[in-house]
Amino acid sequence: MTAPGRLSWTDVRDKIHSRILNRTYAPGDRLPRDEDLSLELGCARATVHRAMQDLSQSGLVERKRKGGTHVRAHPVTRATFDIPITRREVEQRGSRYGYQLVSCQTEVPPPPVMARFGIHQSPPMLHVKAVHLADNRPYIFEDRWIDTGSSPEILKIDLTTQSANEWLVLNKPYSRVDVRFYAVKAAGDIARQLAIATGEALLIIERTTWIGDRPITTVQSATAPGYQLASQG
Amino acid sequence: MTAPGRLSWTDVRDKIHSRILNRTYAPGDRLPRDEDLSLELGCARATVHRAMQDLSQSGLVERKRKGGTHVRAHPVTRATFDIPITRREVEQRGSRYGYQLVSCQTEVPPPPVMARFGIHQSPPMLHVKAVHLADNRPYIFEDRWIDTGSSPEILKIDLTTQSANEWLVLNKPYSRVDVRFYAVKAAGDIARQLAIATGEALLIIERTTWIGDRPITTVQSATAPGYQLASQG
DNA sequence: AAAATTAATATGTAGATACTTATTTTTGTC
DNA sequence: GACAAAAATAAGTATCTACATATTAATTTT
Repeated sequence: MTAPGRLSWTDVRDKIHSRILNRTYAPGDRLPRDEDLSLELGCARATVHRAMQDLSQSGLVERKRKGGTHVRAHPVTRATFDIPITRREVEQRGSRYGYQLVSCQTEVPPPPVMARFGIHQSPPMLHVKAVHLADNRPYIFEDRWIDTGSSPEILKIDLTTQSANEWLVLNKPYSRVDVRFYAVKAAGDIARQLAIATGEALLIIERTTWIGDRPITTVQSATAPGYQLASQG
Repeated sequence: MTAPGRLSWTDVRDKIHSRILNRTYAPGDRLPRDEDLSLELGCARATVHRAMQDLSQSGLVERKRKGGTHVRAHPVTRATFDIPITRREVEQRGSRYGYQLVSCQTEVPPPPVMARFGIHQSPPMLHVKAVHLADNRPYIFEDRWIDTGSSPEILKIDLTTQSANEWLVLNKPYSRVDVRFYAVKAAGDIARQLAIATGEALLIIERTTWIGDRPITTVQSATAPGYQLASQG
């Protein structure tokens, strides 16, 4: 990895990490100052800093100016999830992708939808329902609201041929996103469009995006039965 | 943030980010070299590097040696989730935490459980079922397998008073974790222990941890109806 | 023409130095 | 003793320099 005898920041990170694992530094403990560690390990402070940055990012330690570095007293499991464009997700599974628009109309979003955006009133938004197919079988049913104020171009898109999911992801980068997961019993539109029995348990992926503090879109994606979402690396 | 006139790495990051937002750099595009950017913006290459590191981490760009930096052609929504100890989660909601052991026995894990660990055969493991309560109401039912090879100490713990969840998180740091989410219909143990009707849709959080490549524990946490998991920041 | 070697290149890393900033601790004053 | 000002501290940031490393591109060899 590096010149012999020289410690890389990953070496330092792993060293500190293993000290946390073996309780040399226990939960809640304060770690030595970066500089002392660099002296002890025989590397530059910048190297310790880089290592600490990584440990901090992964939730193992907490750092504060003057306060020093502490092992998290209440460890958390931190996991990262990548949610790709649905078309790509289907294709990467080796399936043929299909898409079908179910409905599309402009209406005032109901309070629960406004709540997702963190607003209490709203002009009408574009309400789009669509099904994504994998090998001709329903894969995800999405129920989406789009703020035509921040995305007026969407009104010119032919949503019968191009999915709002794809257009938005490619054309409307966001500055903030909220993702949440929960489970629901299939019913109504969801059961009908996914072609499954009422009462099936489904994983819902709910995503809301903003640009600055302006809403862009919020979507409830109902996944087909058996769908699993796995963390990255 | 920084001395006047001087660009901080967050400034640089935001600048590049906004250029991605406004399509100066479009999906798939190659960005200028770090050095050229540093020249253009009037800062050190290290500052651009730090900014790029962050953009890369958040999934906006991809960097490769010699290959340069590219805006991700297929954008993904990247979200981070923190899963705390259940007791702490309950207490932070302002509820009173309770815990009840349901069963605890040593047995050979069935193939699906071995599969979670990525192994094909296994000695007997400790199989623990328990309910976490919030204000005396079932909150999470966990069905857990613990490798007594890597955690022999667990056999001395009185699991009727202390939850395996808590003991493991505090005493058995892991080097790798796999987290996945899916939905199931409540049935059998899950319905009984959560005291809900069969057929309810529940979110399952499945977590498997290793130390090095040795299994530590795998757990299916069945959350009470209505449970939501939200992304961080 | 195909394969192997070599050169060029952009990011990655390590080290040193100097300064900044948030936060705590100490000190001094009322 | 309470409160405010000053000092001390530890991480954070910015810059420079030098070299490492992975990849692509160019060149030579077979």
